Amino acid sequence: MRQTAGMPIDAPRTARERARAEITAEILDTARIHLARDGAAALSLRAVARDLGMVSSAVYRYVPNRDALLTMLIIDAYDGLGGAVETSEGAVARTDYLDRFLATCHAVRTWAIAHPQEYALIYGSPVPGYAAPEDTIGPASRVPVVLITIIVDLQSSGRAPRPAPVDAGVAASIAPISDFAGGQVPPDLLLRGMASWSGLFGAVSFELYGHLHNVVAEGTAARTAYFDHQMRRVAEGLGLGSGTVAR
Amino acid sequence: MRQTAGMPIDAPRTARERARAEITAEILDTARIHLARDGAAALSLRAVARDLGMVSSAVYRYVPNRDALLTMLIIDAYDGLGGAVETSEGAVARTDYLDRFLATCHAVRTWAIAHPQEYALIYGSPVPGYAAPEDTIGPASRVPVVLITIIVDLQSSGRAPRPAPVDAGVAASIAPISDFAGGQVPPDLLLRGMASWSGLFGAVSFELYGHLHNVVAEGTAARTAYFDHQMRRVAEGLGLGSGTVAR
DNA sequence: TGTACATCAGTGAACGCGCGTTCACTGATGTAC
DNA sequence: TGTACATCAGTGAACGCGCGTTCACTGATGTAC
Repeated sequence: MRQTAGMPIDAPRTARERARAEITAEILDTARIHLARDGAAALSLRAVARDLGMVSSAVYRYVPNRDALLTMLIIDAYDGLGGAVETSEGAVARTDYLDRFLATCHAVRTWAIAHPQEYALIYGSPVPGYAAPEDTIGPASRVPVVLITIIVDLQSSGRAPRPAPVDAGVAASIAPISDFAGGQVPPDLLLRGMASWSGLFGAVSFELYGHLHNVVAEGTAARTAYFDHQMRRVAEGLGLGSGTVAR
Repeated sequence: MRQTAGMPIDAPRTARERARAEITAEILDTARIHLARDGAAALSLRAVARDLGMVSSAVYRYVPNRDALLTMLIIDAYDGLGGAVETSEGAVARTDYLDRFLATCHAVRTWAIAHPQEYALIYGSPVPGYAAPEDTIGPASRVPVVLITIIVDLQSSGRAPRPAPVDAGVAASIAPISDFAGGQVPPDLLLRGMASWSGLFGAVSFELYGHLHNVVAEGTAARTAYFDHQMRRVAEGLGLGSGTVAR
């Protein structure tokens, strides 16, 4: 988007191209700050322009419209979360499947707490009047890919529990993700992975959106202990547990 | 709010009072329609007034401001969901704990699919610039109360699995809900209940917000089969399962 | 039962705000010969 | 290397929109004597 079509991937050379890249980056940075402060619904091209000392119409040289800016921020958020998760999970020894899963969970939660509005942008209720384009699919799948990879690795290690048989209708319902996994992973494992996926995001969303108010004590320590416990329970359901959940 | 302070609870008697009650209801109904169509962020007092053939300032006779209208709609949504869940769950024989749980899950999902914007209003990302008052706490707890009651009933039936011991820090983290339950329910069971709660809403939110796109096949049959399977798995973790999850 | 006064519903104009987007224009930067 | 032309960044005004909320006012309904 910030490269002229047909250009090779190398850095911009002329002063104009350098300036264009820099200002585009500044617009994105400022938009990110506004998003973090006021949320996606309140994101305004005029306010971004104002902050950059530009006249509002000038940003149209860099961004076609508000929706495109939102799309950039969404991709940005998916990539930010995806990168954080991949780094955390990647630092764990490949055969410690439970720890890889827990690292993934905690990385998601930590990132979400640090970037609540960006989290809401990608995992909250859809922004009214905005339709996500296909460009977001790749970045959006980074976290699920990590989760599925843990399952697949566990399976190929031979240490996975025998996959349970699954009702044909249920197996058929997950055909899309089955195909994505190359048909190699038994449906039971995929279903476990997806259960962990929605359990993880359910827990994070509940905490972030205030539904633990009057339920779990406030404060980092209590909230982290609670979350860790619940994710260990989810791991049990994955066949990743090391005996009992309580520790 | 629609009763003069100090009035007894009986129905309005004078023509004025009857008219006031009716018009307040009409405003709420129209607001509900707008909410369902355009979402909470776009809810506008002017638009509601327009639809009712009133001048915009006239609604201020009935509703103090936009936030108050949102609060009414939030309470309304919690009550709508709570009522639907209580009805479904209440129709199941008291000792069929698994079926009571599954009825709860399916009732939540069915209601959410029928009322996506209302669901988003209460379980999606918070409406920007709106702070929920304390009035919503009661209606908001109807669903969790149903879930916890199933757990408590199961426990007192003697058919519950032996509650596992729970780390002291984790037990302390759920002090608020423990106190709410009168300290009678072992922490392990409360934690299981809450895991089911966030697992349930995680699954519904994922489906509603489009995160099953390219993952689970489109269509009611596939989606329902998938959801049912995953909720049975969650029930397993609750100690509610009847052996194996696959069916 | 009839009249005088108080209460309330609804009007219409206004204030002040912010938004996305377009368009004709100026002046600076880059390019081709 | 120097000049003529093309490209692009940024300006400023404007269009058209919608919003929440306030306020002085009219006219209808209810209440007290």
